[in-house]
Formats: sequence, structure tokens, C-alpha cells
Amino acid sequence: MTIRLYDTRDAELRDFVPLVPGAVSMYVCGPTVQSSPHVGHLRSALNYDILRRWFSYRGFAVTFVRNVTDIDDKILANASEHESWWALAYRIELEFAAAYRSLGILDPGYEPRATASIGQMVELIASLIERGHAYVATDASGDVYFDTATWPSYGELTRQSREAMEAAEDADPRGKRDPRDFALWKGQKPNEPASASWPAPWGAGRPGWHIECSAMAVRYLGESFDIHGGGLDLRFPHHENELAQSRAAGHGFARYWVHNGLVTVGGQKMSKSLGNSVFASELLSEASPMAVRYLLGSAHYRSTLDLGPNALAEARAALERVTGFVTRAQRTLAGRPQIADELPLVPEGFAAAMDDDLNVPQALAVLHETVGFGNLALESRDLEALAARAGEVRAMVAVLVLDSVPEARDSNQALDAVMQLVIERRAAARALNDWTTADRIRDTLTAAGISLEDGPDGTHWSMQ
RNA sequence: GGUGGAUUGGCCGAGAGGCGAGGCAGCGGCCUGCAAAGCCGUAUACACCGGUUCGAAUCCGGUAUCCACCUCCA
Repeated sequence: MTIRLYDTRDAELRDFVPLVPGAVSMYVCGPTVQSSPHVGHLRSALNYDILRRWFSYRGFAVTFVRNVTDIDDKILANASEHESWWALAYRIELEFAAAYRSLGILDPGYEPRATASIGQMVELIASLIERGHAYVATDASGDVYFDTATWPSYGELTRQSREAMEAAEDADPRGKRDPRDFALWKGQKPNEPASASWPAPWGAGRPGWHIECSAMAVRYLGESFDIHGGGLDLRFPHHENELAQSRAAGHGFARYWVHNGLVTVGGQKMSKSLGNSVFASELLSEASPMAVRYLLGSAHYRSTLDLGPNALAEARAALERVTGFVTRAQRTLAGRPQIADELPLVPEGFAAAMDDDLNVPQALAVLHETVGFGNLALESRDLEALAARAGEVRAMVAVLVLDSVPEARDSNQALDAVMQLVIERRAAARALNDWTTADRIRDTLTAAGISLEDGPDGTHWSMQ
């Protein structure tokens, strides 16, 4: 068994060979907590959640670190008279945590806030200055910049030559030696709150974005670690700069660079200026968390995922096919000991798809095929085959965490008792060929969001 | 201008030199009091133009359109 991952730096699939056998260390860029989480954030976090869970399933001990960028230009800009930057950052951080948890995304092994590692950032910057790769700004700003001219491999992650890089048109050269140099440290500005300023040998201020991740990754995972993940839009400049400064400081840094594709709406990236962002709260209010997981997993993680008008409904319907089978199978197999406890292994096709650069859509195809075989077994009353297929489905569903829904019904004993009475009443009407009454009962329930299904083994109800 | 990616049937979306992933929707049938669910059947799909090959949606060259990034967006 070998897991293959697409490495952005090499631009090809690579067999995953961990630094330490049997272990995986992952650093994923978490959000800058400046505004509410949108679908893109969810997709990214979900992707690394699935990756991490798959590594675990494959027997690796996973150390998973995802940071929170809680000091940044935009956070300061979004703060107001009534809400300080740190209160804003914390409030948004909690929103992210709630959205992640509602989707069944595991909490990271550790979630460092940038503001708690300022000391490590200062040290890293000091080391870069000492090594001649960084300099204090030539103006009085107190900024410190990375000197890209001193790092020949600058651009290696995104395969760009430094010469070809265009400076932003409106770029303010400030105290830079070269417009391509980027800030490691930002000197305190008179209009910024003192609470957003930390001491440093070259003057008080706050860290630049890129140095935050370099410092936190090394602090928690070591100078060299396995996987660095993040959104595709972070490749440049964020990850390119992280790589340059960390390597320039003498660190091995990340061995595999993984980037997830973006979520688009109507073919366009979500952005504030277009006002087309779909927020996590909106999506989660329209569908179950598992349907959202299904939706966000239904495209390969490196592909762009376009959120069309029917996307959610389709995901819900597709998931329903799976959960419906699980429910029917459990009902049919009730009392049979072998389905009770341990989950079997996932089918080989599923595992092969997951191993192959986390091909979740292909894995979902295997899931659906298995459901199809299971339905066939259900129809032919082949209980052995049914038990086998049901076990496989449950195993796959457990890996992808698409299974936390149907519990509600069983847990609601009071409602179930009432429903049994209603079902009996309707059965009595049906026995008398009183279809008017029978259908009126069913229609009334349907209108209330409860559906009835008549099967060979009686009538069953379900909500939603 | 530079770098990377995309274009698959009504829709979503994998794959990949020869057997038409999977889902959603549709149509026909089975089942059903009727539904629902399920099952069976059902598609001249791979942007365009050339080339390589016994064979190309898949490889090569070109064209078009779209997207992302190019100093602080997952």
C-alpha cells in the first residue's frame, strides 16, 4: 500500500514516504480570522480532514497542525470602535470552529494562534537578518523585508523566474530594495493600537503573514516535516515566501506541498468585491452537514468545484441513496449478530481510489456501486450478501463521515410510539380498501415533513 | 506579459491509448391499491483543427474559450 499525493513543487504525483516511518506531520494554513467562514474555507478544511482521516485509517500516526492567523492588516482594518481587533479575531475564530465541528471536521491536534508565537517569529527574522537574507527597511518604517535577490531559488514552488515576476502596479516601494521583496515584520504605525505591537530588536511592530506560518510550522512540527497544505490561492505569494524564508533560515521545511482547488459560484471565485460568497452558515441552514460533506467531496480536491443551483439538491439525493440503503439493511438484518459491531475493511477499489491522490469522487463511485449490489441483495433476500455489502457501505461511510444522520429517528422514542399508532390506523384503513383515508394520512404526514414507505415488511416512516 | 489549470452526455463529475466510473434529472418496464423507495433497460459524451497509432476523449502540435495566481484571499 502506497499513498500517492500530487506535490505542487514537483508538479507531479509522488509516492508518499514519511520522514518518520508510520507517522505523518501535517501543517495546514488555517484562516485569517477577519470575516465569517465561506464555502471555500469549508472545502479546504474538509479536504485535509479527509486526508488526515485516510492516513489514520491506513495506520499512520498523524500530527495535524492548523493555525489561526489572528493578527493581520485586514483584521485591524475590520476592527471598529466597538470591537477591538482581538475581539473580532476571536469571535470569527469561534465561528470557524463551530462551522468545522458541525461538518464533522476533527479538531486539529493543535491549533496555534499566530499571536502566541511572536517570539519564534522574531527569532526567525533575526536569523534571516544575520544570514544576510533580510534587512531592516531603508526608510523609517521599522519594517523588515526578505531580500529575494539573495535567494536564487525564489519562485521554485510555482516555477516562476524572479525576473518574470511583475510588481503590483500600484506597489508602494516603501523601504524595499526591490519591489519583489516581502515584509517579514511591519513596524508599528501611529494609528495602530498598541495591543497589536510587539517588541523586536529592530523596533516594535507585528509579524508579516508569511513568517507566521514558517515560525509556527517549525515550532510545532520541527525544521522538516511531511506535508504542507492550503488553498490553491495561497501558492503565491504565501507559500512561495514561506518556502523561501524557511529554507533561507536553514530549515528543510515541508516535503510535500498539497493545494486544494477553489470553490466557484457561477464559474467565478467567491470574492467580496463580487459579493458572491456563499457563507458556511447559509449552506448549513439549507442542508444536513452530511449532505454538505458529500457535496464538497464530490469533486476531486484539486479540481475547481462550482456551486451550481442544483448542487446541494443533487448531493442530498445522492447521499439519500446511501443512507436509505443503510437504514433498510439495518432493518432487514436486525437481530443478526454479525452486522452489529466491528466494521469490515473498506473495499479494495475504495482504498485504491483514496490512496491515489485522495480520489474521493472515485471512492464515492465505489460506494454507490456497493449500495447497488446491496440493494440487489435486499431485493433477492440474500441476507449473507446483504450483510456483507451493508458492512462495506458502513465502513466507507465511516471513513468519509457521511453517517451521522439517521440516528435522530431511533433516539426519538416518543415520536416513534405516536407514529406506530398512526401507521396502525392507516394499515387498518388499507385493510378495508379505504384508500381515501390511507392516502389522507400519508399526505398529511408528507406535508408535515414525514414520509411513509410501504414495503414488503410493513410501513416505515422517516423525517426530512 | 509571466506561471499554472480547465473544456467530458440535459446537469454535476471521475477516468484515461482499445472494455462507455458514479450520481442527479429524463424515458420505458418490473414491483406497488396508488405513491415512495428499489430493481431492470435506456446516451452516436469527451471544445475545435491537424498529426502519431492497427486503434486517440486519452499522446504530440496548433487554435479558441474560460479560470486562478503574479506581494499579503482556503
